[in-house]
Amino acid sequence: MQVETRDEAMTVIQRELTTFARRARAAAARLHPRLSLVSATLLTHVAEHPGCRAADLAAHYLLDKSTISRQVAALERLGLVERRTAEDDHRAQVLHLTPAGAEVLADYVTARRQAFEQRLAGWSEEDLRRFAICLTRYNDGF
Amino acid sequence: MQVETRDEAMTVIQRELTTFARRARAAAARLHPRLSLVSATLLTHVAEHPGCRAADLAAHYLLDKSTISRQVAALERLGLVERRTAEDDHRAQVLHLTPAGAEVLADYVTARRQAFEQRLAGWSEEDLRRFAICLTRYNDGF
DNA sequence: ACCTGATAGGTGTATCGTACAGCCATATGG
DNA sequence: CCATATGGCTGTACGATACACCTATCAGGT
Repeated sequence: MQVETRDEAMTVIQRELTTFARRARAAAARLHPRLSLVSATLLTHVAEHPGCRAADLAAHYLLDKSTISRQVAALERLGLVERRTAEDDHRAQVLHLTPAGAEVLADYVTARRQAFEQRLAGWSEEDLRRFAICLTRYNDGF
Repeated sequence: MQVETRDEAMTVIQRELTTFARRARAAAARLHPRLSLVSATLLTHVAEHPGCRAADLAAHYLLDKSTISRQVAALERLGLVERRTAEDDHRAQVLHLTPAGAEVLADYVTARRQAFEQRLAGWSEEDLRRFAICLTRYNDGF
C-alpha cells in the first residue's frame, strides 16, 4: 500500500485505526485474563488522576455515567478502588486506588509492557517518538 | 508530556492507543447511527476482499467464528451482504456486498471521512503520511 | 431562609457483542 | 472407506453499554 497523497494517507489512517480498535478487546483479553480492557483503563485513569470522579471517567472515555457507575462499583467490589464522598461536595465521590488495585494494575502494566516491547521491537527510538506524538496529537483533538 | 526516551515513547503509545480503543465505539456510534462499528468494519473487509469467508473475518479481527457467524447473518438479514456456497468447497460460504450494502458502506465512509477531515484538519500531508505509515506498520505486526 | 434549576451519581431495563462448547456437513489423506 | 480436520452454525451465558428515570446535594436569586 503506497501512501502518496493526503487522501490516501487519510484513508489508510481510518482503516488502520478502525482495525486496531476492533482488535483491541481481544488483544487485551489475551494479555491479562484477570483484568478486562475496561477495568484496566479505568484503573489507569484513577491511578494517573487520584481523587478523580466518575464524571471525569465518563467524559474521558465518552461513556454514559451509568456505565461508569457500574464499572466503578465492580472495581470497588473487587477491592481495587475506593470511593469516598468528596469533602467539598457531598454529591460527589472521589476515587482512589487501593493497594490491591495498584498491585493488579502494576501487573497489567508489566504484561502490556512486555507485549509492546515485543511488538515494537524493530522500531527505532525516533520511530517510536514519532508514533507517540502522532497518537497524542490525534487523541487530544477530542 | 515530553517524549524523550524510548521508554517514555513506549508508555505514551500504550496509553494513547488504549484510550483510542476505548473511545472508538462511542465515537463510531455518533458517526453513523444506522451502522455500528462492528457492522461497518465487517462490511469494509468484505468490500475490500470480495469473496472472502467468515473465517477470514474471524482471523483478521481476532474474533470467534460464532461471533462472525451471527454478525454476518445479521448483515444478510439486513440485505447488506450475500452469502453463497463456495464452488470449490461446499462447506464454505463466500461473502459479497449487495448493492444496498455497498451503498450503506459508501454512506458510512463519507460520514467518517468528514469526521476525519475535521479531526485531521491541522495536519500537514507529511504528518498524515507518517501517521499512516506508523499505524500500518503497527497493525501488520499481528 | 426558601424555591428553582443544575449537577453527581445510582437503578431498572433492554440490547448488543462476544466467547465457549458442542453440533453437523463436507473435505482430505492414509 | 474410514479417521480426522475444517467451515460454519446453534445453545447458552455474560459483560459492556445506553437510555430513562430516580435521589441527594449544591448554588443563585428573590
